[in-house]
Amino acid sequence: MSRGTRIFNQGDEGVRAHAVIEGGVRISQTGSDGAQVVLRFVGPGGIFGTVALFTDGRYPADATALSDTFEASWSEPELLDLMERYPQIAISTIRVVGRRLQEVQDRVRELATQRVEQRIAHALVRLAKQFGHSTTAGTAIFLPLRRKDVADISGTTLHTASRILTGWERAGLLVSQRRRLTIRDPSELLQIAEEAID
Amino acid sequence: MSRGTRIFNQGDEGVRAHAVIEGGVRISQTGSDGAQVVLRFVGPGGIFGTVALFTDGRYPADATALSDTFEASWSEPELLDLMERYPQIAISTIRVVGRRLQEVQDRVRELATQRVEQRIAHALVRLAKQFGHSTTAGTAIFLPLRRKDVADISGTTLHTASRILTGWERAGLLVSQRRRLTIRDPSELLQIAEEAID
DNA sequence: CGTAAAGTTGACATACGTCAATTTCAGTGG
DNA sequence: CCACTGAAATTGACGTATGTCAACTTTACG
Repeated sequence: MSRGTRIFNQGDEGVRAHAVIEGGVRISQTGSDGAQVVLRFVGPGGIFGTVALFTDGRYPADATALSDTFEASWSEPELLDLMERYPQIAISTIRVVGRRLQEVQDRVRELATQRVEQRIAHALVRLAKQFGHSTTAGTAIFLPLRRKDVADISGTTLHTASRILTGWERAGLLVSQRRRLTIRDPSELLQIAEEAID
Repeated sequence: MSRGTRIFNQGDEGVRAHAVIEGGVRISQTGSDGAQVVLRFVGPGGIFGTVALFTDGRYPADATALSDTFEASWSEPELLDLMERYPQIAISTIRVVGRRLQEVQDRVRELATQRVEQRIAHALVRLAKQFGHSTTAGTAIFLPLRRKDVADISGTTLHTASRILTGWERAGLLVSQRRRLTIRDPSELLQIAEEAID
């Protein structure tokens, strides 16, 4: 599956549960007014599209391949059957979904109470934790992220995201090359993220 | 349980699953900086605190009684045992949590892309759907909501919320009495909520 | 009936979005 | 391998929605 391919679209039926084997996927949502937010990124080993199986049977978001990607998927009956026979699978799914719910709730609080700079910092720290691997230059996030992606995951415009990221690059906090971000020191970003508003 | 009582606090251990029998509960979250958001309100028949059982065993939010409230609760072993024996309970829990996840994701999109006025309108429409009952004056929301509650669920300040609600009251869109809101016509609010930004 | 909580309202400050013009980059085809 | 072309990114100027601060009024409840 090549870069930019839509794996599924918001509203599609025939929902399946997916897992990323290799590459990366962007899960985003588009409102009736066309405004877009990125809900999350999924890397190797991550699952997506699972929740829709248990709600209305339509995907609530779009999934797009960020780079060349391999993925596997299961149909609803396969998964339900598995859960009936092995309740632990269902229980661990609740765990996964529950954790995600808490993450999204944290984002709601951030969006409601923090400034853009802090939200971007938080987003990068989270991405570094999830997708980062250490290099001599710092923690590299191996997903290809456009400014627009960073903006959409932080709830801002690509202009503001661009200004802030360029500022950080000038200050030596990170390096941005060919859509790959390398964070010199995540704890510096964390400090920005936690800064009081006053 | 009388008005204002804390049912549990963010970070508390000894998590139990709760259900509201009578009254109303506000689920809110406080950030390290003291800023607050309301995640949702729970009315009779609603359950809360369930997700924490499956994640880290600590409540991720505060629960406060909005009015005099009766509630029931179950311990973790009781619920897990039930789910082991009746997988359908686990599966339907995924359904409930999944729906909530989608709602929170919608709010993320709203916070990221809409103006305060639209967000408040949406919040009221949702509350009317969930907690409203028809009266001659319109749809009455039977939960006691302070301006601060409306603000915290819409991601704004009580000042801005006050201005907007007072404006709507002047325009005859709603009546606000003793912390009870009555919406003359929800579709008018929906129209405000859907207004393009342009 | 008094006191504290809740709500209103005005003046002002600012973070951020919008608009628009350029520049840089990345991938394709010759 | 290089030129070409559309996508991505940068940057400045400017407007405004919304937060902040502060004073005041109204309401709720012991």
